[in-house]
Order: sequence, then C-alpha cells, then structure tokens
Amino acid sequence: MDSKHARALTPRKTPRQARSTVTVDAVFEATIQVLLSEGAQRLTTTRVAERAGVSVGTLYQYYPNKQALLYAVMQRHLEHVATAVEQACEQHHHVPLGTMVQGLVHAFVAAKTARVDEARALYLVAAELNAAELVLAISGRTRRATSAMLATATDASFEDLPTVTFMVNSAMVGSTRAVLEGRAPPRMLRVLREQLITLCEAYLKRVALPVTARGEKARKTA
Amino acid sequence: MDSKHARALTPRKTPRQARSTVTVDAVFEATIQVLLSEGAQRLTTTRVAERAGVSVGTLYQYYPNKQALLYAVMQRHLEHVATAVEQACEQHHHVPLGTMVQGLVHAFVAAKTARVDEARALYLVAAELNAAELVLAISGRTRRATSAMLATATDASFEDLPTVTFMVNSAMVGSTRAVLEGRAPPRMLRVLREQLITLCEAYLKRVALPVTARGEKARKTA
Amino acid sequence: MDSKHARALTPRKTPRQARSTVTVDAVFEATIQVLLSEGAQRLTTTRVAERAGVSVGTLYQYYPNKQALLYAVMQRHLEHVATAVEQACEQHHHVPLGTMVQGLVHAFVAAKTARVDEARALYLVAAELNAAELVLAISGRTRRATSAMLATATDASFEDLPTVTFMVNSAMVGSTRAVLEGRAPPRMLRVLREQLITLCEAYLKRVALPVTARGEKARKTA
Amino acid sequence: MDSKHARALTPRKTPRQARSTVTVDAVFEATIQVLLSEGAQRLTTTRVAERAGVSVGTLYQYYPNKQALLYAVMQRHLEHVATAVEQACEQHHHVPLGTMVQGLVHAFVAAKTARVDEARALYLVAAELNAAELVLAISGRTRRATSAMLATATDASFEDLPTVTFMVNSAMVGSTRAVLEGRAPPRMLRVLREQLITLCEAYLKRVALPVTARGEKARKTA
DNA sequence: CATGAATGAGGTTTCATTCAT
DNA sequence: TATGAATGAAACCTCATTCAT
Repeated sequence: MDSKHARALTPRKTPRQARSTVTVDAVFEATIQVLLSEGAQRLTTTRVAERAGVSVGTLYQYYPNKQALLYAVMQRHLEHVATAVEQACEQHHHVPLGTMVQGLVHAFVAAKTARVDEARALYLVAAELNAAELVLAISGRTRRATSAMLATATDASFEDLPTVTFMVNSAMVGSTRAVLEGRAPPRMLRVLREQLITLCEAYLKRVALPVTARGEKARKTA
Repeated sequence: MDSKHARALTPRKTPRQARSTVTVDAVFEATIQVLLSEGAQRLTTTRVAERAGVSVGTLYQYYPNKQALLYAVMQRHLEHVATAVEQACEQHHHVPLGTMVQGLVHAFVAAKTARVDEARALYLVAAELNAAELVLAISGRTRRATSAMLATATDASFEDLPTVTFMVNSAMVGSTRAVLEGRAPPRMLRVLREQLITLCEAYLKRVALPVTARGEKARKTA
Repeated sequence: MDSKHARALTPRKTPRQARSTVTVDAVFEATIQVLLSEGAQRLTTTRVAERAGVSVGTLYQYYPNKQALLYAVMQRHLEHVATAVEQACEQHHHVPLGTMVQGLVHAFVAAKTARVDEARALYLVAAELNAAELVLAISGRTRRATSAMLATATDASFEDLPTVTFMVNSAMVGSTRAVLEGRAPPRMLRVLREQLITLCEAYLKRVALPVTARGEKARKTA
Repeated sequence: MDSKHARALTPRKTPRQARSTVTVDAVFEATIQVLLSEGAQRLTTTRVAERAGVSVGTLYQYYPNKQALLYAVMQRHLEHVATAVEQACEQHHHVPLGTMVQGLVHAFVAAKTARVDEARALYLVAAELNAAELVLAISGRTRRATSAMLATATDASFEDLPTVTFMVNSAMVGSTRAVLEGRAPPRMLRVLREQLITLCEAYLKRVALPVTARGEKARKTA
C-alpha cells in the first residue's frame, strides 16, 4: 500500500534554502486558494503555479505530479488535526467523562476551524484524490487516541469501546463538516462546540456501564 | 445561481416510451458502475455510454451535458432519501421522542444503505459537481421535516429547534457516511442503526425542555 | 515481451468505414513526410495530425500514443520488406547459388527502394522507438528465409549456414542503408544491385563446401 | 549547413587545466552511460550532469547546448575509428589485396569493438542528432583512405574504385553494426572479423581487373 | 432517432537553458 | 567558477461535445 505510492506521491525535494521554503509555502497556499475560488474541477497545476507566482516548472520541482501536491496539502491538514486530537486525548486520561469530552471536542473543533478555508478546500480534494488510505490512516490515529482516553475514564467504562469511539468521532466529523461546508446557518459555527459536547456526553453517559467500585449510582440505562 | 443552471442541468427529454426508459436506466446504472470501478477522474461520457451499451450521441440526447447527467443521478438518490425521511417524519408526528428517533433513523439508514454502491458512488460525485446547491436543498427538506416532527413530540420541546435538528441530522449523515466510505469496521453497518438511535435519543432528551402538562391531546395520527 | 507492449503499442481501432481508412492512410503518409521534412526530433503528434489534415484527437483515436503510431509505420514497412524477401526466397529453392543471390538481392533492394522516402524516414524512427524487438523479429524472418533457401542450393552447401546467412543479410542491409541515407554518390542507387549480387555471390562461392555428388569440381577454397 | 552549426556545436572551452579535463571526461562517460541505461529519450542534460557528478551549470560551461555535447561525444568516437582506419590503410599501401583487407578489417573491427558500449550508445545518438554531416565527413575520410590504399594493391586494380570502396566499407559497417546492436548471435562477435575478411577479399578479387605485368615495383613500405 | 468519427481546447508534465547566489 | 532553483515553451494526451451519415 505504501510502497505503491512511495515514488508517485512523495514530494521531490524538501526545501532547505530560504528561497525554496518560500516557494513551497506559496504553492501550498495557492492550492487552497485556487480550490476555494475556482473549485476542484478548475484546479490545474498551471493555475496553482500562476496564483503562487511561480512557473509550472517550479511547482514540478517540488511535487512529481498534481496528485502529490494535493496529497501533501491534505496530509499536512489531517496531520495537524490528528496531532491536536492525540495531544488533547493524552492530556485527558484518567479524568471524568465530561472533562474528556470537553477536551476532545475542543481540540477537534479548534483544529478544524483554525483555518476554515483550508478545511473547506480539502473536502473538495478528498474525492479528487484517492485519499481513502490517507483519511483512513488519520482517522485511525484519532480513533486510537480517543479509545485510549475513554478507557481511562474515572466515572465510566464501555462494553464496546470501538463502536462508541466510532460514533463519537463520526458525530464530530459529520457535524463539523456540515458546518464548514455551509450546510448550516453561520451561527452554528459558534454553538457547534457546546452542542457537540452535549451530544457526545449524553451519548457516552447513556452507553456507559455502571462503574462498580466507585461512589456513583448505577443509572437506569436500558 | 439557480437560474444560471436552469437550462444547463435539466434533462433534455422526459422519457415516455419504453425504450427511452430503458436507456435512461441503463445510463444511470452505468454511471454508478463506472464511478465505482474507475473513479470520479475516469468517469467520462464515452465510458458511461459504452458501459450502458449505447452511443455517446444517444447519451447526449437525454442529457445536455455531463454535469446534467451527474446532477440527475445525484438528484434521484438524494430525492429518494429526502422523500423517505419526509414520509417517516410525517408518520411520526405527535408521538414520544423515542419513537420519533427510531422512525427517523430507520428511514434514513434504510434509504442510504438500500443501495450501498450508489451512495458510495455519489460521495465521489458531490465534490466533482458543484452540488452544494442541490445538497443544500435536500438537506433543507430533511431538516424541515425533522423539525416539524420534533416540534410535535408528546414528551419534549426544544428551545432552539433548528440547532437541535442540525445536530441530529449531521450526526446521522456523518456516521452513515463514515460507514459507507469504509471508514469503519464492516460490522458497524449492522450496529449503526441502534447506536444512532441511542445517540440521538440521548442527545434530544438531554437538550429537551421539561414538558409541563400541556393542553395538547395526543392524537393517534397514522 | 509481446504482452508487455500488447496494449501500449497496438492500434486502437482498425478502420472499417471508408472515412476512417482515408484518415489512417493520411496519418501514415503524414508521419513519413514530417519525419523527412522536419527530422525525428520535430516529429510531434500535433505536427503529424496537422500535416495529415486531421485533428490530434483523431490521431489518438487510432493510436493510443506516439510510439504506437511510429511502431505501426515501422511495422508496415518492415513487414513489407520481410514478405518480399520471404517470397523471393521460396521461389528460388533448389536452384544454383547465382540465381538465388540474384533473386534475393533483387527482392530486397526492390522492396527497400520502392519507397525511398519511407525507408529513409524509418531509419530515423528505429532509434527513437525502442524497435529492437521488432527489427529483431523481422530480421529473423529474413534470415530464416535466406537460410532455408541457401540450404537447397544445387551447386553448394555450407558448413556454418547461420553465419553465412548473417553476413549476406547484413551486407545487403548495410550497403542499402548507406545508399538510402545518402552516404554514397547518387549513382550508387543504380549500381547497388549488381554490386551486391557480385559481392554476395563471390562470398558465398568462396565459403561454399565442394558439392560431392555433383558434376562440379572442388574449388581451391582455403 | 556547416557554417550554420559552426558556433552552435563547438565546445565552449578546450579543457587545459587538470580539473577541466576530469570534468569533461566524466561528462563524456556519463553521457554514454545514461544513453545505455536510460535510452536516447531519457538522455537529459540534468541526468548527464548528475551522473557525472557535476551541476548542470558546469556542464553548460563546457558545451553551449545539448547538441554540442552529443556532437562532441559522437565526433570523438568517429574520429577514433576514422583515424584507426586511416593509419591502417596508410600502413598497407603497396601490398597484395589479401593483406590490405586484413589490415583494413582488423583496424575497423578493433576500433568499433574496443568500447562496445560506446559504439552502441552512439547508434542511438546518430538519429537524434542530425549527424548526417558528421557521419558523411567521417565516412569520407574512411573512403578516401581505403581508396588510396586499394589503388596501390600489388596484385589488382579496379575499374570503378569509388564503387568498390563503397561496397567494402558499407559491408564492414553494416555487419559490425548488426553485431553490436545485438541483431546476431553473440558468437558472431568472434567470427565477424574472419568472415568480413573472407567477404571483402572474395568481392575484391572478383571485381579486380586482371593485372598485367605493370611497370610498378613492389615497395616494402612500412 | 442512433451512431461514432472528428474536433480542439485545455490539462499534465518534461527539459534545455539561464542567472542570481 | 560552480551551483541548482527557476523558467516557460512545447510536448503528449484526454475528453466533452457536435454533426454527417
């Protein structure tokens, strides 16, 4: 899986000199801008280069092909989100469920909305690119981090942790995406976080097994 | 925005004769198949026609351009889902929250998973096409139907119905999409429904305002 | 070997309708003309199409890529030559060496010089294309035919037929090529045939083993 | 034709310093290697420079353009062969035909097969480059030397010396090329020389005019 | 009505060459 | 003098769309 794309999707050179770094950054930024202003269909390497203020040739010195460029842009974004989630999860081990959910949701929403334009642009790319692998890898990281955290909740434990994790993650991903893609009134962006916290917490508390050796009362979960 | 596409995206003729219907269906089916087997990038009108067993010329007699074809395919699918949700919602007015959620989730998941391949194929198209409008329109219908239903719950009422509706819908959409796109272990497809019900119900009950004895009569609307 | 190129070098469709045949022929002819007037470096698909009076797209309907076009042009020429040689050889079994050589040389030179421009053009292509395989296959046919013929000479037999065949063939090929590529005064084209006959006959008679059961005297071959 | 390329194809500086010579040699060698390992199509200045261990810029300090590089590589090879042939011919004036042929063939085959890879690589370049001029010039030298030698044969004279020379030369060139390009079983490389000698000698003796006792004294020129 | 050959704009990618460092 | 990042013309090839048959 990895080896197949090894050469096809790997950037050609890592910028070391100042000039190169500037160029690579410009290309990155241009990709997002073109994506947003022109749409995925009209995202051409020529246009990206133009917008970045460099020649096509230069673009191809850093990326062996268009896919590799998109892949890199996507990877950076997803990596960023996954890292944020992982850190948040690690910092919220061994705390009550409510605190966990707050930490997780906050980290995810913050990471995704830090650069709304970037996130929005990448939804368009995901289909274009055959990003299944990449998305899978990243969502795997998020899931593992979430699972590991939930397993240490001081006030709850779960029968089917993978499923629970999946539901929480996909609810976060789904609602955030809907907001970012404009499928909700703009004010949603403001209330999203609290609503997500409420939603996740309510769900998790509902499916949690009663914690025996603790001072909590078993809820009437069906 | 809408008027701009008015002529461009409308199918050229409504099939009345038997032969036409067959052709249109074949083209529809071929589109899905090509999408799944070749990917969005390699979805060409020629390939679709070939797979459908007709000539390109014929394809263009039914759709003025490629966009219109994709638009139609997408529309049929979304229409189907939206209609299913609308019907379910209408049939669950004036019942308790739990029943509503069951009805809604069931209808949505059933509609989306009836033809897994179709649903999956269309995720690929959504980006290609500038389907924002269409998706928006359809998600609007779903939302209105959901809102209208929730407003009649016999055992709950909501302060901010639009937000609540949005959260419920996007949780459904998000988790179902994740499953269909293979971002979850296959068994998720089986437990998805019950988990979604649990999730939505837990959330709704949490955000519901306490219902004081209202003057409304519980009607047994079919 | 063959399978590797099966799809890459095979023409896309065989022209069946009158219009198509005209197009394919025009493309063929244009390839040769461009090759001769512009050189191998400037042989571009666009230029060929232009010269043929069709669009590039049309060219690509018949050949999946540039190589396939060149391959086809080359193949037709070599096939033609090989067939001519094979026929000549078959028609000159069981005759004296002198007659054989006349038949062989005549056929080869005639085939190669029938369309001097084509032959010349193809020397340019041979390197461009990795035509080693093709050339090998064709020269194999020529060699087999020559060998088979020589083996039936009424007035000679050979100790090392493959070597003898190779020398005769490569002398024919080499001198004809030199003439066609303009590496000889133009009058050479006229005397080439007789000279080649003299050369081959002299060589063959020199290396021939004395034929025992015949009425011929053993020559003083060293 | 000649003047047109005068400036374009001349190397920029003649290497005088040790470092330059090393660089030029490395570039030469790299060109051959790239040609053989990657093919004529993938012979790029960047690749050559890389393989030679220098930067493209440096390469362009020695050759004004790619053609000039190829031209120089080709020229060196052909020059080498032509010189070898010229020397051999000069050393075999005024000897019997058999001795001449031995000397000529030996020199030619030895020169061509000294560096089989180089010779093979250059066949690929010859078409790429418009090397007609160069090849013509070199083959002219070979022909003049051969003619001059043959004219002094002690045991033969020829009616049409240019034609005879051409046939001998093109038979040598043709069969050697066929062997080097792999169009013959590998053992041919070993028997090629003797066969060529046999072939040339047989031909020359056949077309030689009978030598009546001439007034020329056989000189034992070294 | 159906066909499918033809079109050509436009996309991706390469590579000889330059020039600031 | 050497470097190698940048350039951009130009090559290859695709594919939505038309229209003569």
